[in-house]
Amino acid sequence: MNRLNLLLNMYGSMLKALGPSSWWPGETPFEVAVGAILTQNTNWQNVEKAIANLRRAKVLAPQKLYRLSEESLAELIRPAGFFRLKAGRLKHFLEFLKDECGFELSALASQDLETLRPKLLDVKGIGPETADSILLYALNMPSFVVDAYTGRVLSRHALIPEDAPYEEIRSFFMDVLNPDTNLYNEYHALLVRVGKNWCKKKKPLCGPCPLNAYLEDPI
DNA sequence: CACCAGGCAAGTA
DNA sequence: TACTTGCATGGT
Repeated sequence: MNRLNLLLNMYGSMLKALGPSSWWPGETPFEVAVGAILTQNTNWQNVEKAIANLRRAKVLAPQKLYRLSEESLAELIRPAGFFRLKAGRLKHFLEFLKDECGFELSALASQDLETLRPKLLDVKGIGPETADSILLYALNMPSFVVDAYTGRVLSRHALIPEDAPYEEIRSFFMDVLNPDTNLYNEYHALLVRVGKNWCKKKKPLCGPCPLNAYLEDPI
C-alpha cells in the first residue's frame, strides 16, 4: 500500500472509531493563537483557566493585551504554567501582529503559507508546532501540525524512526496529502486523541489501537 | 510520591 | 552539532 492510501486509511479508521473532534476550542482566531502559545508543554485544562482569566479581565483582544503590562499578563495566565516565560512570548507575538497586520489577524491569511510560516518561526517563543497550530487552527491555512503524540503514534507503529525530527514528520503527511485544511485539522485532532488513549508515554498499552487494522505493527 | 501535559530557547562541551 | 537545562502550574 502506498503512503497516501495508508494515511487515508488511518484517518478513516480513527474517524470511525472516535468520531469527529471539533477542534480547536476557541471563540476567535486570536483566542486560538493565544491558546497555541499557552498550551506549550502544558495540559489544556490549565490553558482554559488562563484563558478564562483573560476573558474575565476583558483583555482577550490583540490591542487590549498589547496595552496590558507584561507583569499583569503573567499574573492572569499563571494557571497555564511557565507564566513569566509565556507572558513574554505573547508580547513578542503581539508585537509581530502589530507590525505585520495592524492587529488584524484575518489579514494574515492573504499571505502564502510559504511566506507566512517563516515569519512566525522568527517570532521568539513560536516554534514549529505553535506556528503550525496558529496557521491551521487560527488562520485556516493547510499546514500540518505535528506534536509529541503524532511522533509517538507513528513511531510506535514503526512508520517513522523514533527520533524523526519535526519537519520530517510534517513532510510525511504533507508530501502526499492534498493541502486540505479540514483534513489536516481533523487528522491532527484524531492523532492527539489516539495518542492520549493508546500511546501514553509510560503506559504504552491500553487495549488495541484503532489503527491496528491497517498497520503492520499493532500495539 | 512520581510523572506528565497539544514546546521552545539558551547554555554547554 | 548534539545533548542538557530552565521554565511552573495542576491533575492523576
